[in-house]
Amino acid sequence: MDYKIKSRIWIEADGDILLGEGRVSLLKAIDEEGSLTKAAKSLGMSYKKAWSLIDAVNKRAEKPVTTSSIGGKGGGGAQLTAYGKSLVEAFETINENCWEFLDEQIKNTKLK
Amino acid sequence: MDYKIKSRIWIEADGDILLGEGRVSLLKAIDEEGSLTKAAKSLGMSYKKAWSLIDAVNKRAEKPVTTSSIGGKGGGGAQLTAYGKSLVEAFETINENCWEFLDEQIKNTKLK
DNA sequence: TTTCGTTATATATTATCAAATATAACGAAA
DNA sequence: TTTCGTTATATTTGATAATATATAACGAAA
Repeated sequence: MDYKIKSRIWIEADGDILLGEGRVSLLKAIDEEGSLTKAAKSLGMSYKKAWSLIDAVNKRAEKPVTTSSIGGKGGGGAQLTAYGKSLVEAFETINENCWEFLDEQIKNTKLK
Repeated sequence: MDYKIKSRIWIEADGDILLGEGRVSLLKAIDEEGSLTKAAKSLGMSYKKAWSLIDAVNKRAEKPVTTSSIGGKGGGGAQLTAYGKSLVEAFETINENCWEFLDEQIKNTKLK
């Protein structure tokens, strides 16, 4: 069989999306760049979209996922909290496990 | 934890989507209705979209997934092939297994 | 108190996708 | 040979999402 199986997973809170692959990429970029502007730029994403995503994440998460400051040296910045880091890590682990699981599933599938 | 994990799976052939949840729903509706027009209507989908989806499925699958006839008694119709039925069944089985797997994964996840 | 790069926000424009509409071709049966 | 409901296809319209642009607020440091 020449078919491949793919998947996307996401985490919901109260029926709204909390975290998906795009948001996780953005959170990782924030962790690396220390700034939402730079993180957005590094992903080729508009600042507005990045800000909206992070706003939604923080509103729905049980604890703050990022912190930010305006003004001062460097103009301000954004950082991942420890909780945010553990969320990102959990998401990526489950995602990879899911890929493995699905590869196994399709390998054991027989079609007519 | 009050988070829920969701997923979507799909099958690709040569990098193009062969089958996802929407296409499987449509295939099942065709099997029930015996007609693409009626199947589309039952799902609140335009005929054009339904036709495009089925066309893509048949072009990418290794064997025909549906058959159709134009004209004649009843104007014609569309049916699922045996191969199509086995594809639908395989997809749904793997999808349900995936849900179970992910529920188990998130249950065993500890966040800070 | 001026400069700087950032966060935060609103508005307008553009691009993309979905839906609606129209029409030809078809073949069995009356 | 006319009718019927379907498949098959193109074109137009409308809705939605993404992008671009603009601007205020902020606070440390020079």
